[in-house]
Amino acid sequence: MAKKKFELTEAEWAIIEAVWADEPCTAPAVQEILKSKRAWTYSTVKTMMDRMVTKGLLKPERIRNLILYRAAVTKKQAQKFEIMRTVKRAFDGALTPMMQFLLDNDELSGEQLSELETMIKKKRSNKK
Amino acid sequence: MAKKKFELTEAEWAIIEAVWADEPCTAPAVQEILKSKRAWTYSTVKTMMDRMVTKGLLKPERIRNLILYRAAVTKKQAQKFEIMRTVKRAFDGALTPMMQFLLDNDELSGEQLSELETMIKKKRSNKK
DNA sequence: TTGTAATCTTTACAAGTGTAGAGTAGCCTT
DNA sequence: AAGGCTACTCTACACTTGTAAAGATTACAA
Repeated sequence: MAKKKFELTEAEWAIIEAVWADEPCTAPAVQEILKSKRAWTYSTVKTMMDRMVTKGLLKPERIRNLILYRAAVTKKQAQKFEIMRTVKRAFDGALTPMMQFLLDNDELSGEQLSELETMIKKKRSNKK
Repeated sequence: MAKKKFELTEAEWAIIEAVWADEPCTAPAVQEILKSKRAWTYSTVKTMMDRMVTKGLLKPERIRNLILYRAAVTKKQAQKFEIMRTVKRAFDGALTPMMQFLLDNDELSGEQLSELETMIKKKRSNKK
């Protein structure tokens, strides 16, 4: 067991988003940033951040009597992991069916659809 | 708090997939189905299934001395929830960026890309 | 009628997660 | 030097999740 490198819980997502936005930053700063979204006390935030350090999600750096945190994973990595988890769990690992599901299910506007179409075209020409 | 109706953990996904496939079914049957994938004892499976009943994910029906379980949520609902969770957590609720991410990141073959293109075209014409 | 197989019920427990209080240490100001 | 502010450390606790053993029940077969 050593693979879960990028797995983030709901709460951890909130924290790391704040860190990404303000890196490097202290725990009090993160609490401040999140204050409007989450009613977390300093203790709560700090505890979670320290646990995230243990998990290898954040890296701490001690400066005098302060601790600065940085993300140890990029947003891209976390996003990818999140998507892959969904694909694996709910779509048997197959991306195309998931995409199809999205197309069928969600109210993507015509506009969004053309946007996607354009993206795909571009992608395909890049490919050749 | 009453919204998490469709939230499934990893283990719960395994269980409910078996139930979907064999509905209505007993706990021993589910254990049997999963035997190749998960080394769960009967106790483990039963405990999880009963918890899922409590959560409203499965519905039990007692027949004589047996209990038959049925899924209380459809696969579609669960899939949608799973995707929406990812979109919310990792993409700030916006679907298009998530799609874009998929296009950019994952080795979709040229073939898969055309497949998608076709789907989108169809979708768009349906829309008009 | 009694053993046996199948199934259910009860109880447990460790790890992980969300949440936080209380106490401590360093530094700045008066 | 003492008080106060700020940030840190330590400890805790309830709930959820994964995992399962042990015991009770029931029904059928011999």
